[in-house]
Amino acid sequence: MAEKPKLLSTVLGSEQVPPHLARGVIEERLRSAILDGRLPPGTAVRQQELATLFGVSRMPVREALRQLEAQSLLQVVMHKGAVVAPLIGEDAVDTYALRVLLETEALRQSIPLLDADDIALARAYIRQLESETRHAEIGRLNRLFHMALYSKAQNQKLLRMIEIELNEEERFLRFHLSSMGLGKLTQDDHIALVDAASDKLVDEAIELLEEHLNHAARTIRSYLDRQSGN
Amino acid sequence: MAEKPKLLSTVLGSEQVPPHLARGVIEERLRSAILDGRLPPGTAVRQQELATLFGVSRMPVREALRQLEAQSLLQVVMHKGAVVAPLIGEDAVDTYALRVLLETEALRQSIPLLDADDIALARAYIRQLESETRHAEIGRLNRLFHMALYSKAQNQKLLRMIEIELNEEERFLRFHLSSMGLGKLTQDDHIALVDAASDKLVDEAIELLEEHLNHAARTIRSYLDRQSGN
DNA sequence: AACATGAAAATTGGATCCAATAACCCTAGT
DNA sequence: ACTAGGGTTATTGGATCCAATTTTCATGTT
Repeated sequence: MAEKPKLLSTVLGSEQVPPHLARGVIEERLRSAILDGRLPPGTAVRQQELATLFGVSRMPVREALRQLEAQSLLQVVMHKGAVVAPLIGEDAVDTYALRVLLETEALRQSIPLLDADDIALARAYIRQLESETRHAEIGRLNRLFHMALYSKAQNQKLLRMIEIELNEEERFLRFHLSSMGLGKLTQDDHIALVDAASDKLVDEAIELLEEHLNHAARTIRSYLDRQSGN
Repeated sequence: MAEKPKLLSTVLGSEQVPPHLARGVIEERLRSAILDGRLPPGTAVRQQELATLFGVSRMPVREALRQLEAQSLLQVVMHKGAVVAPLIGEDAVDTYALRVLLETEALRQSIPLLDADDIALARAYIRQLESETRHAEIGRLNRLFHMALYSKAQNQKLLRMIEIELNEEERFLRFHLSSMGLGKLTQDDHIALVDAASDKLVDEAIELLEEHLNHAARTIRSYLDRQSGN
């Protein structure tokens, strides 16, 4: 497959930033570029390249890379460089099992407190998903839809954890949506889910969500098996 | 209250480490010192102090501090320094609610797979807890006991998450055990728990664990309320 | 005596320089 | 022609130096 080695300046801006803000800015730019897929897994990130791009020394770049490594978005190897971390792989099954646990609980807490605005917002995301074809946007809308349903959960720590996992999934979908059949399929699940939430049918909604996530897990699983099998 | 500003060299070793290992060593030393409480929350950590202590420049120290900040063990403020992060506080309720969710699931997965050795190990920890008076050791044994019961859970990601939370609790107990009555209390819970696990009574064990954690949450909660109230 | 103002010291962050190491290429030998 | 070896180059990590900012302390004024 022909991987075109696109320049970093095309995927990140190239504005000159004041030095004392450099670390934060660079970190944020890189993070979002990695999360939304503009920097695919495996991409090598050079310190000097980023430094000249933002018009600073390598120092703030180093720090930013270390921060991202700590969040396991990058893997830094001595004298070799930083590469964008691989996507969900071996632990896909664990990840989705965990998500079922976390997200059903969030749903349980949230549904009774959801108001008409929340439901309307969720339905709006579904509507946008209907006509959306860009993968990055589909991933984003999917995340926003789910978070809209969980948004009223009381446990903030739980919500933060869920958001991390949804970001992971978004990143994964960004790359593999096309190659794995999935597409319209989930829309029915989404509609049923928001309907149940709207009617405050907690148990039914939980059951739907569980089914929805297990289905996704199975799809990804068989997709990954098929890939490594070939 | 009289806080004696003990020297860093007393809580960390003072061996000279080869420069190319400095970052990792320093990070590890600091992490364990923070986790097991030798560095109490609020302690200010100076870059130069660590640097001279280990006989290296400030560079590897900086990086180590950043790593620890990313794990939220430190809070670094511009031109002011790094202070050891505060313990469980506002989010204690969220934390324990989350732990109930995570740990009951781990227990559900683990119990059917526990063998005689696992049970024996758990009982050994209980026995050591009987005669132990040092808080740090009590916290450690408590963590090891719980992990022993969860150890056979299939979901590795779940286990990693639980271990993080248990480390947090260990750190908290290290400081507040004495001032909050708690002590022998949990031993009965522990014994009942391991008995249920030994008899493969999953639902009963889960119920016991839930009660155990909720009790701990209530204790900590009232302790914190009492503290801030005064 | 108390407070405000200012200067000095302490401390962190960035820039530049040097060392160590790994990747790469080119050449020579089979 | 292909492989092995060595040397050059690229790249990261640490050390040192400088800039920016905050804190602290002292001094003067009210």
